[in-house]
Amino acid sequence: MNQVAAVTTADKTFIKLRDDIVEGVIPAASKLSEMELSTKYDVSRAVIREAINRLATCHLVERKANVGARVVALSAKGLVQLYQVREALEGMAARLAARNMSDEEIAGMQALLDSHFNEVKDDERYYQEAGDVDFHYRIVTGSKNEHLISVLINGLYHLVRMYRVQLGMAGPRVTTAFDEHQHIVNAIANRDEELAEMLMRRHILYSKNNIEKKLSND
Amino acid sequence: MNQVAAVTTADKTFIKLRDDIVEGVIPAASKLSEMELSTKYDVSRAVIREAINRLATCHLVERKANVGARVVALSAKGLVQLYQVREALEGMAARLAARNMSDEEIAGMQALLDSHFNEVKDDERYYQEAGDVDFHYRIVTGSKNEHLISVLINGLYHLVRMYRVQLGMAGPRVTTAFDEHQHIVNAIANRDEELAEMLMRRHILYSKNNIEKKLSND
DNA sequence: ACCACCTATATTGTCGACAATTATTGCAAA
DNA sequence: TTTGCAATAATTGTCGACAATATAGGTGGT
Repeated sequence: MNQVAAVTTADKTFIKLRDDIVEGVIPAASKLSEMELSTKYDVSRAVIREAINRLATCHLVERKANVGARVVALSAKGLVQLYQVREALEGMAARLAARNMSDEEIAGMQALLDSHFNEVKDDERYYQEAGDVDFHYRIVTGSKNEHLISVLINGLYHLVRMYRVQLGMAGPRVTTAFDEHQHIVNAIANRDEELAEMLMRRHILYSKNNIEKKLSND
Repeated sequence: MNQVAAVTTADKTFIKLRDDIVEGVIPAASKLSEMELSTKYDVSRAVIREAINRLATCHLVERKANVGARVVALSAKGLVQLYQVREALEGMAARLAARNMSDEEIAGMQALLDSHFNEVKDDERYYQEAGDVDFHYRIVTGSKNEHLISVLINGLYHLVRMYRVQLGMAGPRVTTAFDEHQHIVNAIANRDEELAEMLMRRHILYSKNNIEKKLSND
């Protein structure tokens, strides 16, 4: 997923740490010791500190002065708040995508959906993982709004993925979500900003409700 | 504006730098030399680096690996994109405020508006500066959503203020904005989420149009 | 037994020096 | 004169050591 090449060791360390946190290799709510990580990842404490600071801007860790940093704790409340922000930002992204995406970009997104349509039959799980991410990614970048792109792609999406991975999200919503995606693309193709935003907000709201239901069943 | 006490020197340096950037003491689009700032603010380069990193998370500076950091450039396009995000986030904040604010908090906000109403007559300028900030601040915190609070208060609002200060925003919209604020508070008091969000979005949209008009006149 | 205080330990914050990368200047060739 | 390359200067990235702060453990008093 198009990441700007990580040139500096702090970049690489940041990405390694981020992935390990998202995947749960570093447990949620655990304390991050700078010394310990420094030896474990074999870099100086300075780059660990910088990496931790960047993780904090992703809302993946929380840092307290003179105390240290902890990986965020996953909670139902946190999930709800996360999806509330997603609803607001991605709704606006869909609106702006309907305004700013080129016809070529829209065609490309439709092609993506078509190709996914086939894969859904073979392996439903696939769609939930990569397909959904791809779709939302294109909408957000299609908004052409730097703030939206930055906050969502470099920030919240990693936290979203962390919830998905660690709470084992992979539901029967696959085909339903596919239809919702198609309707959103249609609205964007028709340049219907109002509808695009509304459908995207409902899509995310449904998705949240689905996850909440799963949570209460465990 | 309730800021958590800055304990560490990196905190203080960050805040000094942030204010100097917002006020234009450090010009927009200018390059930030770590060495130079280190001598000028009389701290080590390490704390300057950390401060710059935090400024980057506020979207006040942009950093490139092995090249350095620059203060953001102010542009009409940037302003539009900023207000698009504000519209989305503060609209949601108003919705959640209508859901989550206590009756006492709402009463306090109404009292704030009342007190402002008197000051508006004496010094119209005051309201634009402090009053508007206070109002939006209360709505956002009233949403009780950590992500919204963090992104807006610690992030975008400083950029908003930077635009206001450096482009000399202080318009005849004062009393108009006051009425809009009152209507939003009414919607929140009535627990009308839908209306609260809609009014807040229109309020921000108007505000954006007003600023854009000012820009084109200069 | 419990609480307060003090000491010792461990962790984070800050600093200056060195390494790596980028920008600049000067020179030479077309 | 302009273009390309090379050496040099300047800036950022990384490191290990020291200082400041917070945590843990123990001691003494009530």
